[in-house]
Amino acid sequence: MSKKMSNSQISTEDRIKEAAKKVFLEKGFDGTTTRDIAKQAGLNCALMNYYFRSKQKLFSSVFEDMLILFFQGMTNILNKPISLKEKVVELVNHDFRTLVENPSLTNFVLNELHREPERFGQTFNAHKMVNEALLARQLEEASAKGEIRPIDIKNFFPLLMANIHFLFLCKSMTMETWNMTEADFVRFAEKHKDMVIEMVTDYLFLPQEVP
Amino acid sequence: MSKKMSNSQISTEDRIKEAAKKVFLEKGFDGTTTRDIAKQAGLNCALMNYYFRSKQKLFSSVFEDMLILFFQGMTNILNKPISLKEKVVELVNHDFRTLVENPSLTNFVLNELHREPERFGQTFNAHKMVNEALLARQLEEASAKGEIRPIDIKNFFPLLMANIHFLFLCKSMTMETWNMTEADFVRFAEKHKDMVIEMVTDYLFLPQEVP
DNA sequence: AAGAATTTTAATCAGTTGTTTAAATTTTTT
DNA sequence: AAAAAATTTAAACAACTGATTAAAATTCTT
Repeated sequence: MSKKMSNSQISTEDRIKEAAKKVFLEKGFDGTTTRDIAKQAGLNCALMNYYFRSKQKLFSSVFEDMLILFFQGMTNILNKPISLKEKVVELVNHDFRTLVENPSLTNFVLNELHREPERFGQTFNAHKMVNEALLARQLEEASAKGEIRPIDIKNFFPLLMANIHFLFLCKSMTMETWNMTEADFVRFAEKHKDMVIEMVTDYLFLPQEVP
Repeated sequence: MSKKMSNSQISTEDRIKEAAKKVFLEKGFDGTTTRDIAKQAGLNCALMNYYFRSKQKLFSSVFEDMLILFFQGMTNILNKPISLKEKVVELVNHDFRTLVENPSLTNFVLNELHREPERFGQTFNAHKMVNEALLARQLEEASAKGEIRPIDIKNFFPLLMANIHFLFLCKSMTMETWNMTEADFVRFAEKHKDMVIEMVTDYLFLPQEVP
């Protein structure tokens, strides 16, 4: 099981994983058959087990990647040495772009976590992606200085994520309801995103006194 | 196939549907087997087909109910002859209570709609639950009077629903992350709900001039 | 180029799935 | 109470699923 892949030639292992990612994201673990994946990858169904041993193992591999993608914004941006307001704006914009590129990411991750909640701790703790202590301190300091409303870090996360992620969870419903094309939806989502940024920052950041 | 049920005796059909609701909500259509449902209902697996003809038909029956439950708040409250602010507050509170009672409702409905987006139009249009014209006019009037920010009805719905529903979509993740009990989570969610009501109304409703 | 190691394939297996059948049981009608 | 209708059951079916096997094809090593 060694890598034979020469330059710029995509390996069979990667082809299988790409196919698996595509099918799993669309149909979920339970709705996906190993034959679906093999067909999508354009190869024999036994090859999947040759490289990944089982459907479970292949799924776990894909799921880990998707969980990291899901939390990439929090990881990279909330740990940055920038102001709170910058963090809020950057994170919402980052998640928006990620979800435009991967519209079913949220549904996939949250649904699979609903099926097997243990998976979260297993993968996430292993990467311990957000430095909670740092962010919690920043929230406390800003609140002490009267820059923001006092807010628990527990409430901070969903406040940032809910509005954007929910939009893409309802994507098909929204498009059907308002007869939107793909482009229509992205425009609508972008407008909504800007509205949300304004609403959240207006709420969170208090007007500063000018001495 | 007539109803034999006497007083206060739950019919077999209802027992099957209750069992199906429980299992489908937890595992989804793909993750559920007919034998799961039969076992949960405590009866033979062939009886399910005697009453509902197929897994699909039974699922459709459950799904319709859940879609109605999902949109009950919008249906009942947004059509009421009350002020916009009252509608916002009532709707968020209503959805919160519904989700405390049915924590996996959102995940179930959105995930099944993601699997088969056509289902939405089929069931929802048949009930045409929200009088869009009425609400749209109310939004326009309030905006013309300077009571609220100008807002498209398309943006109004997700603004009301996203924060509460997302909270329950992340329930297992949140509880695991912050080591919460069931009661802890409900307290947390309630606090978050109040915060969201404040944020949304603060954003939506403009301060009125006193003459 | 020959042999060894790796990769890919077709065929198959054992278990599960949704559904059906035919018989047994219960309820309703006469 | 007997006959008819409705309900419930155990058993089985055919299709599908994840996985394995053993052989074929390819690549690597010498």
